[in-house]
Amino acid sequence: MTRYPGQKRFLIAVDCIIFGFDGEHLKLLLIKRGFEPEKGKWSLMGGFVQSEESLDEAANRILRQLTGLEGVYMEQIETLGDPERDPVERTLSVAYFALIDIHQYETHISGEYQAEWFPINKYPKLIFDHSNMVESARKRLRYKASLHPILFELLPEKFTMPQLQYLYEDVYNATFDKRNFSRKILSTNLLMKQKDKDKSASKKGAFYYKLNKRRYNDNFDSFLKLIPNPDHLI
Amino acid sequence: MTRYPGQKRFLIAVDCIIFGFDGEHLKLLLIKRGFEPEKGKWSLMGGFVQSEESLDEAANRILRQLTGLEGVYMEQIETLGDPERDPVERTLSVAYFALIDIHQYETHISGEYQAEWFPINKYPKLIFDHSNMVESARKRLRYKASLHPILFELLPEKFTMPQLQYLYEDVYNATFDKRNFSRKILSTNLLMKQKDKDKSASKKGAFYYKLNKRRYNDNFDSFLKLIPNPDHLI
DNA sequence: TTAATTTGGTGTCTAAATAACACTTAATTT
DNA sequence: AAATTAAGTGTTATTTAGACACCAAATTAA
Repeated sequence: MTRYPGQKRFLIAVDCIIFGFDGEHLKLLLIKRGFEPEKGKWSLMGGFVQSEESLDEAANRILRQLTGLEGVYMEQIETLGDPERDPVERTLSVAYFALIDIHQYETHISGEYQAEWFPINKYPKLIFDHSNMVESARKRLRYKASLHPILFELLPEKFTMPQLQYLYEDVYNATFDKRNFSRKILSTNLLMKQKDKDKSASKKGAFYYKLNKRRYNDNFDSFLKLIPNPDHLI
Repeated sequence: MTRYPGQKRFLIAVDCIIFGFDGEHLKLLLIKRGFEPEKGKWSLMGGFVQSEESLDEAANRILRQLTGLEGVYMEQIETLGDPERDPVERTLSVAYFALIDIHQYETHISGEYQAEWFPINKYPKLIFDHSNMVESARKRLRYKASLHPILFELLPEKFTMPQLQYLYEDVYNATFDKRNFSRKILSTNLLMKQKDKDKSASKKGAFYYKLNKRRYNDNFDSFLKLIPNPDHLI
């Protein structure tokens, strides 16, 4: 194999910003780093890219290691490559975000990484530049969710309108009028109202909805303008 | 220096998608690759990341090598890392796009790279996955320009309303009503009408406008909704 | 010098989307 | 039976978008 002479080669990591939603709040899954440096500190789940895998494959592998989940919605965000970002050796890191159904995760908890969910507005100090990655991921999530129905990836098969609204409110750190909100969501025709109710959160109970998967897939890219005036988007 | 043992290290390239606008059409700056493999084929301008430079620094260096320009608007798009993307040796490439004022470039032409401008809708076959990068860059440009006044980065200090409209039309591959277009652009208050006209493109001549730089910087992130219904955005 | 040609520039009206706003209903608890 | 709690629903005003056509300025041709 010919090579390009005289060029430096670098370690490549993939780090995953894993989002979940517990029915009330947007959460972030963090682990305690298992090796030096910064062993025992809070960190994103990550790992090194292997010789024969693509970046997407690495991201999926790393997510699977922690959560056991496959087929999860993931998206590459950015690559950070400051020469000083890892004190041990220069390492570039490709950040991915993942949107998982937190309930599916809970059946797969692996103690190995001492993982914990943190509220997105109150997570601990992270190693290296991982906090920057989290903030980039939040920004990207807002961007994307204002135009595409991406947040349904965080929900279980059946969910209620109040839950959906809590989710949007937490993502945008804003409050919405529930009449306007449900009208807008329903106007997308992506939801199918169920006959049964979730009675765990209130006396009256809230009707369940299911996502119409076909319409969801067909319309994913069609610019739904779910958030009308997102001043939030920076 | 401690090291992470047993991990593979990779070559990292930065490739630049360089956009320009000649007053009529959106253009792409390509070079003829100067070394094997694929020597002499059309390619994006790129280079390897050096030991002590960040990715942004590498991107700026590479752009400067070709154009002589500094302080140009650049944005990281994505990192491609398929194991087979470079046949010689596994190389990851971080793609950046750059928006330059084509007129400033023209004073800096360096024959070394045999660079040429191509219309964005008619550029030659490119090496490796460079065509994918170009298409990602176009998509990102549309996304960004529908929400932020980013396209002014492509224009000279003085420009006319028809030129600006040609630019938007070429980016979105669409046509707009000129009455609605100028009303919308002017409503942003980003432009200052000049007293003189550009008479090169018509008998009547079109008034020049200048960008109000202060307002531009202040409002860059404030979601201007410049393109109301961008079905185009995928 | 007059007429024709070309491109620039402007205003109104209709339709659609957004935003503000308050009461009733269902079910449980007291 | 009354009180409590959260869910669910409709109307109106305002704003924004979209469709649409004529006049003006300057050069070129007759």
